[in-house]
Amino acid sequence: MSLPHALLTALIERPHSSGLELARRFDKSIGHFWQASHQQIYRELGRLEADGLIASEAEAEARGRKRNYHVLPAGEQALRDWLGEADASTPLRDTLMVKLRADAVLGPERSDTPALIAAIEDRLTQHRDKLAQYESFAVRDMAHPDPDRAVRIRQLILQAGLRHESGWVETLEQALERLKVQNS
Amino acid sequence: MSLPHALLTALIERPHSSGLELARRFDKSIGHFWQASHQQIYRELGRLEADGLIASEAEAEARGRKRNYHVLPAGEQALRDWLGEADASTPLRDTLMVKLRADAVLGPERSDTPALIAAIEDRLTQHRDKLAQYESFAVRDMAHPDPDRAVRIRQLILQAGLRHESGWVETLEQALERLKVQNS
DNA sequence: ATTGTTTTTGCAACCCGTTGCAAAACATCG
DNA sequence: CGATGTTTTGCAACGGGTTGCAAAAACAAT
Repeated sequence: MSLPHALLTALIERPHSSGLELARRFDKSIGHFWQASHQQIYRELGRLEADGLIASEAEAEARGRKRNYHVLPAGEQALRDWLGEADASTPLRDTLMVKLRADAVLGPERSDTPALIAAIEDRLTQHRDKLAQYESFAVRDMAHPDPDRAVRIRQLILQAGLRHESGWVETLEQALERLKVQNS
Repeated sequence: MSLPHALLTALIERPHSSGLELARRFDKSIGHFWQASHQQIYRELGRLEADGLIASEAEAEARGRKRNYHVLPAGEQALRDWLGEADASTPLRDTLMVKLRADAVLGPERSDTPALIAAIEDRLTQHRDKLAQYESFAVRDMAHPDPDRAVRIRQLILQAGLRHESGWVETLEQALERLKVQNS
């Protein structure tokens, strides 16, 4: 349940953003570790406003029905309170692990291993792409001469992403290796 | 959407299991990478039976209204078909990353960093515990003399879990390190 | 015998994420 | 001007995951 807090964060970072602007920025920054569709974002902005955590004004001289939002003091307070709440660790939850287990249980004869290998290779390229993307971010971000606190935190988040993706690449490469040995 | 397939897998591995038995086994094996509550499991067993992928018989001489399920040929086929389907990579999705970003955006004065540090330390112990648990599994599992295909796959899954948890431990330790340096 | 406890199953409601679609306001171009 | 497209907002419906609660059936206790 972090979408509201992610939105508050994005709105403090750049006040007077509209729903669509937030959706676009989600895709490029926060979205790397917390995804949200524009429908979700509109719904949540409505709730945050109803709860008195943000406020908005309609912008004239704009297309559609553009509304610009900003965070109220109560919203900032809510965000600060939330920082201290403990949350349960995200458990590993991945369909590929289920597939591997299914393959093991079905056994080499009854399972369709070539198809599984194709599925794994597909996932592998996805993670390699993401990894390459993060690495290109890293070239920009890590070369900071005298990073302040905010920059150091961004670097930290990026490294978490790098570790995550390279971990998957490693796991999947190992899986392919082992599945292709077809004895017993 | 892997719960039905996880259940098929568990039922092929050990046929004539009841809903509760499956729920208990989920907690101990498949649950490490695909969690499900007993309510979910009962609901899904009902659907699988309605779809003709599994069948069940009521067991007399048992408490409650125990039913034992087994997989039908159509169920095994559905599982095999599913193995080849490509699935999208699980994107990183974690509240702590959101919190770190929120802290960075609020800045060292406005944010409540000590509370955040406490939250991170809490998470850190969770991941350390999980890691220790996996390591104890590894002692049993990796010491296999001549592992067959099924065992090799189990080892693979376990290593993925180990990588996942130790990755988080590393990330969180680094986060604490950086957050405790309070310049600028 | 009745009262409670345990096992097993399951319903109902809610929240979040997803998908499909549409309305409002403006822009553009023939 | 009218038709068509674009931007921005948003609704409706569905499905999975979560929580709370309860019914059915056997067993235990006093």
